[in-house]
Amino acid sequence: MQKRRTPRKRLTHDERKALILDRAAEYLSENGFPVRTRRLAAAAGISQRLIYHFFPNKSALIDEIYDSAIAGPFKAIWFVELADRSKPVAERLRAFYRDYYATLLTRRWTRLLIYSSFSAQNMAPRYISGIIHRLLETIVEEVAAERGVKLPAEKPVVHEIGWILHGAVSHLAIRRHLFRANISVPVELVIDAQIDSFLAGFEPMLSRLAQRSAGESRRSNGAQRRRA
Amino acid sequence: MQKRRTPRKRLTHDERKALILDRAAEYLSENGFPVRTRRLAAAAGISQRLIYHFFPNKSALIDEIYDSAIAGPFKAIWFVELADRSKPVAERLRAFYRDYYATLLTRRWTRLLIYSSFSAQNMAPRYISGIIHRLLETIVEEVAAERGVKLPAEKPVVHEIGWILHGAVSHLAIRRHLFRANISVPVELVIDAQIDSFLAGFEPMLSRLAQRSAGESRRSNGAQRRRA
DNA sequence: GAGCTTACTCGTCATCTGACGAATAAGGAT
DNA sequence: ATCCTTATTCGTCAGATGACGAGTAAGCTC
Repeated sequence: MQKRRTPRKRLTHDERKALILDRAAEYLSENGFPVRTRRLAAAAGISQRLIYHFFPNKSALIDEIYDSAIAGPFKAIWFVELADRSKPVAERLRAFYRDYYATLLTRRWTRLLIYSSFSAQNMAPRYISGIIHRLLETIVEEVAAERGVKLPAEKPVVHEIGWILHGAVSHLAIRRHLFRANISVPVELVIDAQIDSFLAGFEPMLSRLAQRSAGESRRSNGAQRRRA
Repeated sequence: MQKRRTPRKRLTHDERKALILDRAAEYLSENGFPVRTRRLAAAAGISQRLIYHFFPNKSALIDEIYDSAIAGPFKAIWFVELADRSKPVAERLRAFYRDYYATLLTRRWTRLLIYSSFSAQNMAPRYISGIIHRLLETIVEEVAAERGVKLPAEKPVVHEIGWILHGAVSHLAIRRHLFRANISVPVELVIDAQIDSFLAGFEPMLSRLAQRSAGESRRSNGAQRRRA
């Protein structure tokens, strides 16, 4: 016997790399903490050495996981559908957030994004400024357009309005996937309620935030200054 | 020369232990990932060996950090103040969430709680079922009492109502401390707007969720079953 | 079926990590 | 001053970790 190596299917470069990335993303999102190449390899069903055939080092692998697993699954159609004024905005929001929650706010995605926030390659700022801000603007503008109300000129104020709903939905995913909460109320119902609440509170919230549009910009508490 | 040891102030057992816990909590919340006892000791200004004089192993240290830094800072008075019906509930909510955000939703606390969610000793479930659920019930009941409306009998439904506001505020802290977002709108104003939105949407949301009180309990999507 | 590319594994190395035995000295008690 | 408790450090060890040189064979091409 001896010299018995583990038989392994031989895949093409791209197939194997994609497979490693997928298994590694799964492993990373579930286990987290010390990412050990040996365990990662075991989870991917390959030898540890093979990782270094595809990635120069561990950090490069993790970078690729983030790039493919975080920005990837966002659907561009969402922007189109949200801006389709042939339907009432309430209906568009319901359709969007159900899909967003089911498609994007998965266990893997949610955990990876937050996990990355503890590392040097924090993906959240990029994701937020690159995609979410535009999403929030779209949503808030669509509601305002249907109501015939005028929005504050400052983008940060518009974003905060959108965050009220988007933050509530996102936090629902965090509770479920990170805090491991059992959400016993059907999720669609919760999301609908969050949207109802957002829409009903739209004008009151707007007038509260409008008081600032005329006011000054500095009043922040504690450590936050700078930028807009 | 030689045998020159680093001069170090000699503290009492409890003083030193408290100091280590504090520095370690700071280190853990800022750095995260691989918690290395040597770096931790360096951050605390002590030798690595001394950690093992106070804690049997690394995991015991981390457990103590979580216990002291997460459950500790919650103020019991908050329950009393929130239930003080001599003031309008809107005012109570504003006072509470400003204090909650400033006192509890700090950088250290927020990051530690979420960090712990990736480890075996996930603190969030305990914190939520031990404290937050009671908090949510108080808040929702106070609003309902002032409005003279009746709440659904099921606790999970009441919790979801409370989470709409609590989740939005919590997510604000996550954005700030984890995603490193610059919140350029003054935080008090954002919180006020979130409260306005919540209060304005209270009844619509309630009637949306009430439709379930009579309905069935199973309709969940995907992986969630079990418990209530 | 011979040859060749390259996907894949074995074995190994320097370094780091958690843990701890043993020595040292600060500072209170007498 | 002397003693004694114990807070504190030094030095070290076994095991784990990231990285990679060198080899092996799967499966295409001709």
